[in-house]
Amino acid sequence: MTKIVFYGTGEFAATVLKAIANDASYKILAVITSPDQPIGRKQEMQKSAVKTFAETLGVEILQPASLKEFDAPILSEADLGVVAEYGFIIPQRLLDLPKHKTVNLHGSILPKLRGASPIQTAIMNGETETGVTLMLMDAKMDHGPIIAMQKLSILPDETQKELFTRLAIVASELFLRETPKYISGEIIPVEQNHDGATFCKIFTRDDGHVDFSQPAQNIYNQYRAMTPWPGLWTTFEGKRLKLSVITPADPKNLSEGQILAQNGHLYVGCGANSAIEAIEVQPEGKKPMDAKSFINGARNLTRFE
RNA sequence: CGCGGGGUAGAGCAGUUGGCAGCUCGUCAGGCCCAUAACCUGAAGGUCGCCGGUUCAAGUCCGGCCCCCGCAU
Repeated sequence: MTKIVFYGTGEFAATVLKAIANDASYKILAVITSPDQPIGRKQEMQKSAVKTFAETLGVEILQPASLKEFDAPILSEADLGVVAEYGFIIPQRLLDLPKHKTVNLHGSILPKLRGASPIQTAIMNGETETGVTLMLMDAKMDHGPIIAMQKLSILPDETQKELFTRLAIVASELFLRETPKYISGEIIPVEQNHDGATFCKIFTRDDGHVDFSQPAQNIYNQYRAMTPWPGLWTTFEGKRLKLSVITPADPKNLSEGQILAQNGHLYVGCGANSAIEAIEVQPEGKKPMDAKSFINGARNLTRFE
């Protein structure tokens, strides 16, 4: 029986936590997750996906706003700390408390794509392969020695949400398969090749803004990486317009950003004489609508900015 | 009271200084055509989100309420 303290926040982390909790050879002592956040127009407090699941386990849930002064005696009782998509930097002194230290499940093939958005960035960069790395944590971000990794192909039309879901399952399997070997000493973590490291940043709303001078495939990659959040958007007649569903299209000989409405289809010109088709859009203040409806209601369809 | 957009026919929209409620599409019927998502003709379909007020007259002006959405995370 391996006693675990789990750090995590989102759906990816919740999936991993669920897999560990359902395995009889592990016992969850406590779950550390980010504090509830006010969200939405009404500023309702929302708890993390991890907290929602942890509540069903009946284990201790800790939600420190900062880890600088944080101290959890229960960490010293644990055999292993497990981190997945937690969102905070964890001080070395906490990482070292569990008997076998603390491991991290990271959504890339390290040392590539260290940082906060490995899964989205892999899609954005047009990669065809990514994976999950199980590693021992150290003081630097995604820098510690590697225990194991598993690769996974990225499908051509896959969005962030779909890839997240598949990688979470891979991460769960990887953890359950390899962790016992690490604890038993069968696997000795191997230092990363730090010279090969690449990094990724946190995405913001602005990262969903389309640049129509880019070729269609780049825009499609951006769309897949940003869906469902922060979403791909442009501006039309001075207002924000979300491109909620798009697909690459045959070239239509359009200038960059120029709109073509043809037989109920909505095409937009991109860089290098390429084009995308917008299948569903959402004007600011409106519900999402199909391209045909948008065309019917628009008075002066010219171009997207 | 965080900021902002909006609720008008099945869908998306317009409606100017209050004066018979319109457009594009869809639906139905008929026509044209080898044929069609194309074209022509015609038809059905709206208590203009809800309640109250002003007015001879309110989608439009005033007050209140409900609902949807964008930003901010």
